[in-house]
Amino acid sequence: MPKVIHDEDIFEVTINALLAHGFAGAKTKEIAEAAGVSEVTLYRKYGSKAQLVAAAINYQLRPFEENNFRYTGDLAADLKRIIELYDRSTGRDIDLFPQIFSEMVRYPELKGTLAGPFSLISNFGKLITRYQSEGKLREQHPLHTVGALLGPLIINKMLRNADPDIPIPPIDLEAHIDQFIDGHKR
Amino acid sequence: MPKVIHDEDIFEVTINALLAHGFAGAKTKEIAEAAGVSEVTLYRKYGSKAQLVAAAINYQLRPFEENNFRYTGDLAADLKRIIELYDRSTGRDIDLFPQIFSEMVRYPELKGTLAGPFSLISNFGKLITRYQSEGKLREQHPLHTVGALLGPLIINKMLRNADPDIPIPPIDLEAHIDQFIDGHKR
DNA sequence: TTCTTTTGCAAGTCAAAACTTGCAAAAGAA
DNA sequence: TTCTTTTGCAAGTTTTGACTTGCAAAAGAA
Repeated sequence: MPKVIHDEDIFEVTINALLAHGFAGAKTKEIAEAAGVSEVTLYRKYGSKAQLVAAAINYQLRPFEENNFRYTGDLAADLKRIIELYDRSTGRDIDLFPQIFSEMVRYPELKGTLAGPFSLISNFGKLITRYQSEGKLREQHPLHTVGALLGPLIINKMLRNADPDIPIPPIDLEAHIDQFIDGHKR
Repeated sequence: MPKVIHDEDIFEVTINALLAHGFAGAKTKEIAEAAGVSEVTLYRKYGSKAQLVAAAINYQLRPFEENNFRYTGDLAADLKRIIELYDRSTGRDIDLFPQIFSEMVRYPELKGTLAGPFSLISNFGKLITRYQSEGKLREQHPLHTVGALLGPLIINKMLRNADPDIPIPPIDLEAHIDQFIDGHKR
């Protein structure tokens, strides 16, 4: 009974497993079950767990096209677009980004997967640089600026996820951006 | 030949292994070798890998006494003391904190270990709250404020560690604190 | 010296989880 | 219908890594 299998469904499940259990903790058997697919099928389609995860991450990063980091001249709008995309794309209360940059980095099998995320960050940095040279943002290493913008959001999600019992409210994005711009103009 | 074994040496090695490979990736065999101790000894002394890690984390958090989060009335000085302690205590270019709050959280065996870190964060929050009520910091959820202070530092370390080839300079702590205070006064 | 404690070493056990293989069944294409 | 492709199922193999056990050797205490 060759079922029609949609890669996207499998990728969704894979990402969820990744967020919930990490790379080592995401079992192919559980992914298969959750996706309603046999484990064998996973291996036949993707070859290995690492390749499956790589494909799933690429899929998840799909919404982040270069276009999203374009310069429009409106700093607040550009930042808001990116941040909201970022926030929405993770949806769940955890983040792929810290996971990629701290956990995934350790697995040589996933080396190739990192190019995408790095290029995103780099594109973001370029946008920042442009606003800096325009005088709309204080001069500093662009990735420091990116960190200042994303860091608080990431930590917030991290803490919220770490102990759901401690009620830490989510960060208000609009307010955060306004405050960021205010604190980073020169 | 009962060698004299210092727990601290083993804990150091364990923390390093943890930072380098994560909990799942830190092999007891490798920890034993790196510490110059037999694997059997580890199990005899600490019972299990989880208990060893728990002990090592507690050891690593030792410098953070409640006293470090005391209120002196000098906001800049208090923040600086904490941040520098934080920065120095990790020493290496990675951070235990994000690791604890994102990876360790997943291992039920380590549940008990989380109380310490959470209480640190909480103490920090209380200090923030006090400065807020004094009017020296803008009112917002104290853990948001903590995130705004630590987030950029953590992201910086994370990126620097993720790809040592991309030269991202470390953040200047003094400047960061000044800028933080400036951006968070009301 | 003698007893106790602590360690190392060698050689395991055990379980989990990634990955494989052969066969049968179903859907779609020709 | 017939052939090809894709899937599931059952039952593997293989590796790895946590954890154990028995025995001998060394240090310190009494």
